[in-house]
Amino acid sequence: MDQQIIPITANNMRTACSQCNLRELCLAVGLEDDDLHKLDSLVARRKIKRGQPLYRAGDPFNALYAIKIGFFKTDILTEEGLEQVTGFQMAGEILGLDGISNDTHVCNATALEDSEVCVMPYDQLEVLSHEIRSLQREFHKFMSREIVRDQSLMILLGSMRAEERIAAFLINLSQRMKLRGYSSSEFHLRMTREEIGSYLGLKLETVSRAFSRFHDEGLIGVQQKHIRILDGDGLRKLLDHNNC
Amino acid sequence: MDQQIIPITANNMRTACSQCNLRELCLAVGLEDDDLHKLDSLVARRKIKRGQPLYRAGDPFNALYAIKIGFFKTDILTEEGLEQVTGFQMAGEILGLDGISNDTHVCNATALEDSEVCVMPYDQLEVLSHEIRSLQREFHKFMSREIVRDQSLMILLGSMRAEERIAAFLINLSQRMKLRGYSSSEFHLRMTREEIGSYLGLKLETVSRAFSRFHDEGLIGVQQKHIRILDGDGLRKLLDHNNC
DNA sequence: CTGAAACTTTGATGACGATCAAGAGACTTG
DNA sequence: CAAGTCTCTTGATCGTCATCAAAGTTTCAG
Repeated sequence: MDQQIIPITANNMRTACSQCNLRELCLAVGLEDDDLHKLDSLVARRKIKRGQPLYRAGDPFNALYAIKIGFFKTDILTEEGLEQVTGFQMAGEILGLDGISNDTHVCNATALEDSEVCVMPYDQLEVLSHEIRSLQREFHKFMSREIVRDQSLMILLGSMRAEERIAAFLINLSQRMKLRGYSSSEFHLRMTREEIGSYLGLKLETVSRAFSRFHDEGLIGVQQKHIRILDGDGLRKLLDHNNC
Repeated sequence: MDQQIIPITANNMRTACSQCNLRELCLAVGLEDDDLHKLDSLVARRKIKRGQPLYRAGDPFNALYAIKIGFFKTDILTEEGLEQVTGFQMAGEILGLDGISNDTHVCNATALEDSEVCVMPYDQLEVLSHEIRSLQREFHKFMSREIVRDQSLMILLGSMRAEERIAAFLINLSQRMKLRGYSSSEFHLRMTREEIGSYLGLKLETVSRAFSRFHDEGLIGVQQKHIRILDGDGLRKLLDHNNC
């Protein structure tokens, strides 16, 4: 575990916030150069192999994590032993916000591909955001955004039907890929059908069937985990139209 | 609108944070006397009549609200015109956190009974939380707690069946009443069956049927909106047991 | 290269909750 | 207090998605 942690030194400055190509997505948004360097000084890097946990439910909380490279899922094990996925996170997104409330992580965060995160010790982050007003601002916005995100998911789970949920899921993924400079029309799913289903409150068979259906209708191309969006508007129509 | 706003003066100091019986539930948790007075100085009060909005989706965001007296719901109108309730809030809870992300409220907050809130202008709160470390801490914890709360709701919506959801809802309400010094076994629902259903991802008929069923089984007493919890353990068993 | 394990697809059946419908209480509001 | 509206309850039917099952595909270890 120790050797996974790479402090940022003159040698790997490239990977520091001030040089990071994700800084416009991450907590570093809008920071001045001076302040960026201060943020650099508290960030360490850590690699996580596919399938490995970044943290687990019950672990003491002491840092937030910004995803530098890779893809994660967060999930919770219910008392009955069922896994429920609460989110999928990609580069630039922040993991661990749920831990602040109780100084303990409430969910598991697991890498779905070989990944790398920026470790931001929370006590230091608090000190720094106390010092840098715009960091404090941005931090609050990140937490608020997480709340808003969770609420959209609540709406999805509370009022959409299976195919609507899956269309919404694909559109959301596609948008986030685009925001990161990847193709929005063609990408690899990093998660299984079962994980998608768990996230959307559906069974894996239902996810599979919806994919097949969308495929037959020419909306998407599916080859295992490789997805092509062939008719984005068609997918979007599924959301508006069905409930009228 | 103006006459609803009551600045805190020497005359109504009773209602200031430093004198508030809810301060252990609210943002004021753990503040020293000095700091409490600083918080007092930025708080104004506002009364909201039953059925009236505290704010609406789309309104510019400029303050957070701590509920002093009363009961609220938050909801979102989906594009198709469907209302989805995202939460019910009672005394000591904070409203408006979703607005920070975009300087705009994303949901409506509506009083379900005649209510009174403490208005905390956000820019001033940011300044003050910059000054008072423990206020910053507490503020972050409140946001994180909101995230955790939303995640439990996601689990409820994603993996529980109708009767489990409703049992969980009643237990949750009961606990929150208790925390505020009210009876945990007997209370009035301030919301309609339809609002409960919307919150839980169910139709009003399903809520009604579940109440009747719980009633028949001796778990609860129901007379319209008046609820008595007769067998809390029985209700809790519904949660664990059904999924084994 | 081979076998096992994990993941995916597809079909058949069934259960849960939605929907439709009607009637009975409850609260406004004049 | 009466008329009207909202809210709740209960019954009957239907549709969506879960469940059960089996076969196909991909991945990975040895």
